[in-house]
Amino acid sequence: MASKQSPAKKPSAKQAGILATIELLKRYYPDAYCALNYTNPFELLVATILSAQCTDERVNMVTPALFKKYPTPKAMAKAPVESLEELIRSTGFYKNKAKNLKACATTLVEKHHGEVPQSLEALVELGGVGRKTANVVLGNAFNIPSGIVVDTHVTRLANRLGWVKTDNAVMIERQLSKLVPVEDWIMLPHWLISHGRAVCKARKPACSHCFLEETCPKKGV
DNA sequence: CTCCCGATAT
DNA sequence: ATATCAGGAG
Repeated sequence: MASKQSPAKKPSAKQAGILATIELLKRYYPDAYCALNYTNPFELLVATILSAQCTDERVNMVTPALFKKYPTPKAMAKAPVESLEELIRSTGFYKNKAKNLKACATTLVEKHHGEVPQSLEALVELGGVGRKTANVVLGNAFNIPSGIVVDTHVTRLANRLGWVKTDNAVMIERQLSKLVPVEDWIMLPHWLISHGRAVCKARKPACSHCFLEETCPKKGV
């Protein structure tokens, strides 16, 4: 099974630079992983919905009790929305999220036999699930490289590194998809997010000890 | 574009 | 006080 290397053309200088940077990230964060705790696709779906504008650490504080009380779509679909609100309140946006969780679980029961669907179109139709959440579930729970997850960290780093010049998530995903080989689609966000949390932070980036400082156009910020 | 919104760091 | 956190919907 020869790994298909160059598509047809030689990569541009820009793409070659990006691919080189990705190799560095891969080497630097070999153990990058999804920071949300889950034991099945449904739990990852719920955790990712809760992770909107909230740290993964905070989500991981509320999900054990949530999953204990409502372990399946069937159980969560029948949950009083006030009960869900109470369990997830500390993650913020709790009224929207509680309503979304109940609607999402209800749809899973009614249209998907209580299982998490494995297509982007079906996932996005669930309450509170957008393209980012859908790609997280497909990539991490099912190992399907449906698309590249574009979150706040990927948006920030892709711009700082000069890979893209837009904050539009759909455009970023489209552009990155053309630059990055599909075998890296699932891990790339993990590498970028690891680096975004540890070094290339939103508020106070630690450029002085960043291993990408040489080639980063934002060097010094 | 605005709104949803609590917890934490600076 | 303000910015930010693995966003999504109207």
